[in-house]
Amino acid sequence: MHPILLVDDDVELCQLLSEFLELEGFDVSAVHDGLAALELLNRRRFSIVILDVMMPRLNGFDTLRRLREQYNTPVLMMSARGEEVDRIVGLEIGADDYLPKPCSPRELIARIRAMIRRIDMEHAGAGSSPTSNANPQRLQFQDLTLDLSALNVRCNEQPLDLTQTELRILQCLIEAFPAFVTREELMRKVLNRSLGPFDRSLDMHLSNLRRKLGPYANGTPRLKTLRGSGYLLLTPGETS
Amino acid sequence: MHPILLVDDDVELCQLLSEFLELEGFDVSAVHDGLAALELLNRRRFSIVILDVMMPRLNGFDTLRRLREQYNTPVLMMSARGEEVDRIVGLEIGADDYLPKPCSPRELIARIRAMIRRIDMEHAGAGSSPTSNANPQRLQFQDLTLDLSALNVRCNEQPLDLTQTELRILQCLIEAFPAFVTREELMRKVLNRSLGPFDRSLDMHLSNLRRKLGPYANGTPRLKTLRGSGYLLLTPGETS
DNA sequence: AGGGTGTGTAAAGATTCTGTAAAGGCCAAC
DNA sequence: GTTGGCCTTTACAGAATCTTTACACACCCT
Repeated sequence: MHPILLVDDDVELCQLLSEFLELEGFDVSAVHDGLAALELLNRRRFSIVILDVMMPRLNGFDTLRRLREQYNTPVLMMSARGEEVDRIVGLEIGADDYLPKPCSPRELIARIRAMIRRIDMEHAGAGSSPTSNANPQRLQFQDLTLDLSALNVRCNEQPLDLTQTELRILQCLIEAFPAFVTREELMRKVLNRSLGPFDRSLDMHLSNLRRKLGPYANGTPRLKTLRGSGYLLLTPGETS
Repeated sequence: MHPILLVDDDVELCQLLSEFLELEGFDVSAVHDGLAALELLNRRRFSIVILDVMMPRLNGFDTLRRLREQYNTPVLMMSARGEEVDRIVGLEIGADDYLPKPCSPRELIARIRAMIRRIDMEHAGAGSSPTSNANPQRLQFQDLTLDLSALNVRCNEQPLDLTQTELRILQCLIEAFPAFVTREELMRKVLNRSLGPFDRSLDMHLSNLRRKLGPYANGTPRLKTLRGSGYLLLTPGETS
């Protein structure tokens, strides 16, 4: 379930909130000052951080600033000082939401859920893991199965002998489907550099990939080139 | 800059907010009821939607529900009815934030910025796909469906083989509807240059686009030229 | 009606982008 | 050192797209 980091110096309140959040199915860790929060973030990933403003050692704003230098975990700030300026400052320096302190637990839950839903949306299907990109070991697309841990690909159980580069290109295309992928993007993600003016390397890899994959059983080509834009996988039904 | 859709039946308030948001560098479109909002979303992409709850024709909650069936655009709800239950319901059915109505414009801006920042983060960061299946970039106009993430256009499910230039022209026209678009504007947005004295390139692209689209089923032409002014999409009912 | 201007479009030309073969280079394994 | 696999570069060809040219027509004004 979603791990939540609760940061508030009020131990009693933490206790209360933790219980409540756990009832709602979250996995709550609580710490009571900013430094402890940063330290814990170093070691674990959280789906969301709930951050009080007034705390000893390192206050909420400074904690948030340091946190944002390194992570983009969603942060919900909470404070008894619910003044407008505080809210604005909090939001400006990187909070995703800001609630005045005596707040309804139900509303808190609703806002947490909304934030998590947003993250999941953006990761579209990448599963419900904390912000980081959790790669599945297996990818499938039509009759292709690619096993990322073993670096091999099969097409209808027939093993295909792809190089690592070709495999990664294929992976990018599959992950993007049904959207297209830019050449520039492929260069960055696969070859790890930018596309120079006379660099035909990518074309070669694509050419080789196409040859090794071959067309679908019904003759449809596997991938379509969008001249000037990029490449796109096709499904066997498409007219090409 | 970021396009924002403002949905509120209070025309005066819309006016005020629009000006304010535009000062902050946003590109604001305002409509005054839910159905109009859904209709406009069909034709244009927005970075964020600001949605009032109490509206004629279709209230904010229902609008949000219908919106969420199709899009995952961030939504900030706003309501004079700032009761806790309302906030919770709004957040539950898909709002990303919820503000009570007499709200500080500065806070509104801060929250909008926070939401946009979140989206940008997710897009730039570990996200494995640029605008993938999570967010089907679809525009619709009559029987035309144009899918920006796969760069294809369908007319009654029939795929049309358009050039990117042609597609972008079409996109401009759809987004502008029911207003017309200047030649100069098309040149800038599509061909990325200014219209020279002997440049007939745009005419050719328009000609090709017209030919590929063909007329409506009932014979009405798809687009009308306003001599000396520009071009305009037609609906099948219009006399042309 | 007639000239001027703006627009539609066919055809030809120019340009840019892409596919692929072949050759060269790099590196790790043997 | 040699071999083999893989990545990159070179070179060329072909294709898709964009632009220009040319001419016809429609519209507006006088």
